[in-house]
Amino acid sequence: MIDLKLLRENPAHFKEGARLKGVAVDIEHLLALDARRRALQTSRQALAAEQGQLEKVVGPQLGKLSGELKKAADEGARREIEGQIASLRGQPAALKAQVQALDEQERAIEPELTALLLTVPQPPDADVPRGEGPSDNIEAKRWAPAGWDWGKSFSENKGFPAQNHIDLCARLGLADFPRGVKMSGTRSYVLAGDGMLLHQAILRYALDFMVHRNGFKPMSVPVLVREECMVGTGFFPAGREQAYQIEESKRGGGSGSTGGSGHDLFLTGTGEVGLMGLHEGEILDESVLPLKYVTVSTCFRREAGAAGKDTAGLYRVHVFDKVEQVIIARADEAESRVWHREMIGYVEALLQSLGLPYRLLQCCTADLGVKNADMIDIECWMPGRGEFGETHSASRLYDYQCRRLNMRYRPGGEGGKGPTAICHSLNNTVAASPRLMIPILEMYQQADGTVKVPEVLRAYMGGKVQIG
RNA sequence: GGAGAGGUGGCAGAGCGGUUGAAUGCGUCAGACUUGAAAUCUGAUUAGGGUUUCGGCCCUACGGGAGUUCGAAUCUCCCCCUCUCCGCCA
Repeated sequence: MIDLKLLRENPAHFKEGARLKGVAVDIEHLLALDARRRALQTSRQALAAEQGQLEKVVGPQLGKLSGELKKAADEGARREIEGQIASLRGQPAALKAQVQALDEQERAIEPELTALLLTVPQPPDADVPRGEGPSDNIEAKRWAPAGWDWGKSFSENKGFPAQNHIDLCARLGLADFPRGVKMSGTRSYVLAGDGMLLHQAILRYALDFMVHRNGFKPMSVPVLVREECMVGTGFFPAGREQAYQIEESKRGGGSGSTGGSGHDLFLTGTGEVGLMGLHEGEILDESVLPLKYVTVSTCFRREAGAAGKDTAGLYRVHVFDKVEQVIIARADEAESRVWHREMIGYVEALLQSLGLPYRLLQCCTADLGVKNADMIDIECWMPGRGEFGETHSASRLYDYQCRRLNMRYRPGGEGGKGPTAICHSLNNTVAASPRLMIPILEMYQQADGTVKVPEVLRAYMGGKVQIG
C-alpha cells in the first residue's frame, strides 16, 4: 500500500507509476474520496468535541436532578424537574444525531477508498528500465561454469544432444506424471526414488546455504493463512484468483473454542507470506533489524490464466516446495538497495556452487507487479527448452508491504523516542524445486543417459554420485 | 467432540456505568547522587488520525463488530482468539 499522504502531495508521481506498470487505477477519484472523507472527519470531530463537553456538564446535572426527583413530594415540583431533565437530555442527543449522520457518510466512503488505495501500485524506481512487457526486460549479467560456451549449442558444448527433463525423468524413473494427474489433475506429479531424493537434497542444501553461510534464521511458518495475511503481504486483491481458497466459512459448526472457524483460509503461493506475516502489527526494536529469515515451504498456485502454457513436466505445477529468503530492514533506500544486491549475490553463489549457467534479468516497469519498486529475475539455462527459464525473483518493495502489514519500528534505537517508521522489506527465492531440478537434470545429463549428481548435493543424497 | 475460564499500555496486572488513555509493579528513557557502576530518589514513557498562525488544539482506540445508556474498558448480543479439564489423534 502506498502512503496516502505522499499521494496527496504528489499525485503525478503515482499516476505516472501506474501508467508505467500498465495498471489502470483512478487516482483522481481516490483523491476526491480522500478529500471528502477528511472534510467529513473535520466537521464530525468538531461536533464530537462539542458533544463531549456538553455531556460532561449535563451528566452530573442529570444525576443531581434525578436525585431531587426521587425526593420531590408534590406533583408540581415533580413535573418541573422532569421537564428540566428532558431538556437537558435533548441537548447532547441532538449533537449525537448529527455526529452519527456524519459517521455514516464517512463509513459509506471507507470501503471504496480502501479498496482503491490497495490497488494503487508502488511506482517503479527511476532507474528501472521502461517497457511494455517481458520482452523489454534487460539482461544484466550472464554466468556459466568453465567449459560452457554460450556461443555454442548444448550438443556442441557437450558432444551429444540434450534430452529434456521429462524424458530424463521417465527414463530414470524420477517422476511419474500420469499417476500425479490421476490423483490431482493437470499440473500434478509424483517424484519417485532418486527424483524425490534430489528434490529434497536441493531444498536442504539451499536451506543450509542460507542458514550456515549467510546467517539467515530458519523458520517454519504457516502455509494456510487468513485473508488478512494475503492482503497484508500484497498478494490480494490483485492475485486473488491465483490462490487456493479453503471455504471454512461455509462449513458452519464450531461453537466456542475448538469449533470450526468462520473464516476462509488460503493456501500460500510462497513462503514470503508466512515470513512477512510473522511481525504483522508489531513495533519492532530497531536493534533487531535487519531481520533475515529463510523458510522452506510448500507453495500452492492455481496458475489461473496459464492454461495451455508449460503443461508438461515439472516447470509449471500447482504444488512445489521453495526455500525463500526475506529481509525486513530499516526504512532507508540505500540500505534496501544494498540488501537487494546481497540477496541476489547469495543466489548467484548458490547457483555457481551448483554449476548452473544463469543470467540476471532486470525487469522493466511493466513486469514488476504491483508491489515492487524494482525486481531482478534470475533465469537458469534449460537445455531441454532451449531457453532460459525463470527460477528466482528478487523483489525490492520499500515500505509498500510493511505498510499494509502495519509493521513498524522506532528509529533512534535505545528504547526510542519519536514517531515510528514503517519497515522496508525484500524477498528473493533461494531455490524452488522441482523447477530447479530441470536445469540440474538437463545440464548434468551424460551421453549414456545417466545424470551426474552435482558435487555439493552428494552429501544430501547419501553420497550418491550418479543417477541411473 | 463435551465442559469451563479469559482477552486491558513494551510486559505483568487493577479497574466492572461517569472526573480512567486507564491504578500499581516491572521494563525503558532523562535527570539527581556516584570517580564510574550498582542501589536509591525525581520526572517522563500507547498508537493512529484530523486540524494548525507549527505554540498547540481536537478526535478515535481497553480482541473485532453491533446494541443498551445522557454517558461503556465496565451491561447485552454476535464473531475472532487464547487457556484449563475430559475425549479423540499424527
